[in-house]
Amino acid sequence: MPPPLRAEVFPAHTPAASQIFTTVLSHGPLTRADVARRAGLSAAAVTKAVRPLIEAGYLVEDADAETRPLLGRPASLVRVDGGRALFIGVKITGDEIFGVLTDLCCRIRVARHLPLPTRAPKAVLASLAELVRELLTEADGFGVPVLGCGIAVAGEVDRAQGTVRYSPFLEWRDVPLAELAAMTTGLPVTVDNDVRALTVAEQWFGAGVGLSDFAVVTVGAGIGCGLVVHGRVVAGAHSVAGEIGHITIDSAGPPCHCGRRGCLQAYAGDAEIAARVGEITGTPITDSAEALALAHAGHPGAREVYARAGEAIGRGIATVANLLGPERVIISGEGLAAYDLFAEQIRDAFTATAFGSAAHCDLVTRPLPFEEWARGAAATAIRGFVRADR
Amino acid sequence: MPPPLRAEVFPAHTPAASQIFTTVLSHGPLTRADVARRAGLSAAAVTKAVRPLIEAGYLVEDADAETRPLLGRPASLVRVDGGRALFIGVKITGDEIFGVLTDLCCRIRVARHLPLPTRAPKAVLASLAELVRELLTEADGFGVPVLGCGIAVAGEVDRAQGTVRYSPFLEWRDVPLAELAAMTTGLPVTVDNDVRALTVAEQWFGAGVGLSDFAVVTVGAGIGCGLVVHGRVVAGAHSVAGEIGHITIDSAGPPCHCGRRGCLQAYAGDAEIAARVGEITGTPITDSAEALALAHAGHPGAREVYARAGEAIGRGIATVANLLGPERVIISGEGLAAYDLFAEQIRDAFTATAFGSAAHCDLVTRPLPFEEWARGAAATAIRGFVRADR
DNA sequence: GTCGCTTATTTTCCACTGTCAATGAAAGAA
DNA sequence: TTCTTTCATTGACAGTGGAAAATAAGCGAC
Repeated sequence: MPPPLRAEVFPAHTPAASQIFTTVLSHGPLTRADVARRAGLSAAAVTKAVRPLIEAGYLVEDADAETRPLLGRPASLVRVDGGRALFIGVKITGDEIFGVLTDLCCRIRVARHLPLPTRAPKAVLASLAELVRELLTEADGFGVPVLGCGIAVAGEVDRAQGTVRYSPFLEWRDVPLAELAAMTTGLPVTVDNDVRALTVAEQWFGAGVGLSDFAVVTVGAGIGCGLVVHGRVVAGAHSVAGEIGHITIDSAGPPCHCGRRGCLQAYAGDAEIAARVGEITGTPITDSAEALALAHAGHPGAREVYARAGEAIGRGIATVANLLGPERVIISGEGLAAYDLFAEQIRDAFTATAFGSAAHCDLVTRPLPFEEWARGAAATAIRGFVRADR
Repeated sequence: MPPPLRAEVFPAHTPAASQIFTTVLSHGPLTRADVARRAGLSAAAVTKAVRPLIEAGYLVEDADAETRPLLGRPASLVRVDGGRALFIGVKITGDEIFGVLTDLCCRIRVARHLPLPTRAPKAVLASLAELVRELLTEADGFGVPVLGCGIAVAGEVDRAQGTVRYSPFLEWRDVPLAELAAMTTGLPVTVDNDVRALTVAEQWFGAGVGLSDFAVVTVGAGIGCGLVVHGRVVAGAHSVAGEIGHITIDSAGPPCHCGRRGCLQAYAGDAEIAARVGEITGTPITDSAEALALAHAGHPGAREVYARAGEAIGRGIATVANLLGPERVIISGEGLAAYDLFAEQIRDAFTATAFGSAAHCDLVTRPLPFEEWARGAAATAIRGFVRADR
């Protein structure tokens, strides 16, 4: 069965038009002249590309807010009409699925989640269908179409094929998720790895805007890494890239579930931190919030565990910076709740371990509410729509 | 003073023409139809792009060697005429400079080297000028022009600017080498980092041909890494990338000159291996050849040192593979003389440390005679010529 | 108020690229 | 000999995006 046809086709049939739209999308309202400068095109090209996009409603002219240059004719601003279309983003974890409805600017309009009773693809598909149905119902209220659905899954995902090659949490192997989900939802579906999806969101809508080389490091249950090199998200030849959690920090360190010792994961994974804090304080600890509370309460042992975690993260980031020389590393993830506990160690370890100019790389942090993962999935759907031709 | 004008301009003014030429250059003699298929262009485009290149002598039709397809009209092969032009490649180390004269296919025709009395930029420039003069004299015998000179230097090099930002071996900072060398040699000059230059050579003429994502790891005095992602050599935002020598293997390991312990360099650098072998065998060892001889003679302690080095290298490679998911890693460098001593450990450690599909990455080794470094520099010069417009 | 200056945007060509479809070439097969 | 198949070439052509000129719209000087 062929995948559902897209309800609408994005009217940007040339690379230049795509680029112009993306420029406006990422850099907020801009004058046509600015767009031309940023995109390295002529003003004429911008005028021509913008017209059909305005006619189709994807771009609008901000009549009210004109910018007055110091001299010369006032310019009119062009911006993306976020309300023109909606997208759905879904993040599937081992026991829940999170969904968001976003607009074309990837702003979250509605967020929902459902528990996942079992992990069999069929059951997950059913939950996914239900979640999407709910979101589509919500979408009705906006009176604009939902143009795509992005799904983010941890593990090895082949974006081009739309298949989940291997997902440890779901215990899936070679599930053609895009095809299946397209059939059950009736929407065009993009499937991607969760960290890469987040990276796409940062690249178009976040702290990676305008950068051609940056990395996203997520700290939480696992330590993940998304990379953008030469302006493109790195997918790797075997749909695996950004595996950073098992960089060795200290081969005499704590054992890691991967079978070796002293991996970054063993220092900075949520569960590992909690376990370690439990060990050191002698308190039975069941979840990372408790560990965090103990550390925030000033327990020196607990604080030490977080400090060690920060050091490990800093070293991991330095490894990435040394290898790729990104302009910026965006640190994010649920683990950032503990940021005050290890910020200093991250920076110190990074500075100590980054070589030469790699140390000039800019470290920024971004809080990451959990729905952000689903928003990342929506960003991949938006990208899929805007670049449908490629 | 403006840099010297190029004696010739490469007659490929469109991206398609460049791409077609590079395809023929890398994939040897091809039929036009094959070129079209590989480059994803129409046959008509190939015919049109090839004509001026043949007229200018860069491509030739192999009249003798026709290929007979099973059916249909025999095809004529097109190949690059290596003898059409010459290039110079120079590698500058702390105490010597190596130069090669290559043809357009980057085959070495002449190799020369000179000692470097001092490291001051002025003195190095003088030696460089002399070496280039010698090579130009040799070039006269071929009756074709020398169209460019590539220079490779270890350290932080800004290729676009043509400046050496920082070279630890030369003790240089911010030397505008391309400009200076262009003035003294009268040739168009490209300057690049040595490992990146080697990576360019592999990409166009070696084991990286046709791959869009691969890595080159060099083992020798230092451990280096060149990366190709999305079909382009990674330069990093701060002209530094591929720093792999100080990945931590074991934080309780031997001290490294960088001030930390257990870096890859501390296990697998030439000098470090030699020192370690000396320590363990109680023999005073002054250079790595002696250490190698001891190990080859079967001294168990020495063999163990090499085994440890191999393990460290394998882990370093796995880190790269996990992070970037390359299709292939090319292991090269002078240190490969000891390959038989650590090949097994490299593979084993790689397999043990690579996650999931990253382990499918292909490991190949390439012997690296020292002049190969200079050949890499020549490859950057060839690239500079072929892509002069971009 | 008009003129001249500046910058933004649009319009009007226009060069150029690469594709399409038709044609010619050169085998081997029937 | 004719047909089939694949390679190569040609000429027409549809887009692309740029250059330059024209138009728009403020500001300040007069």
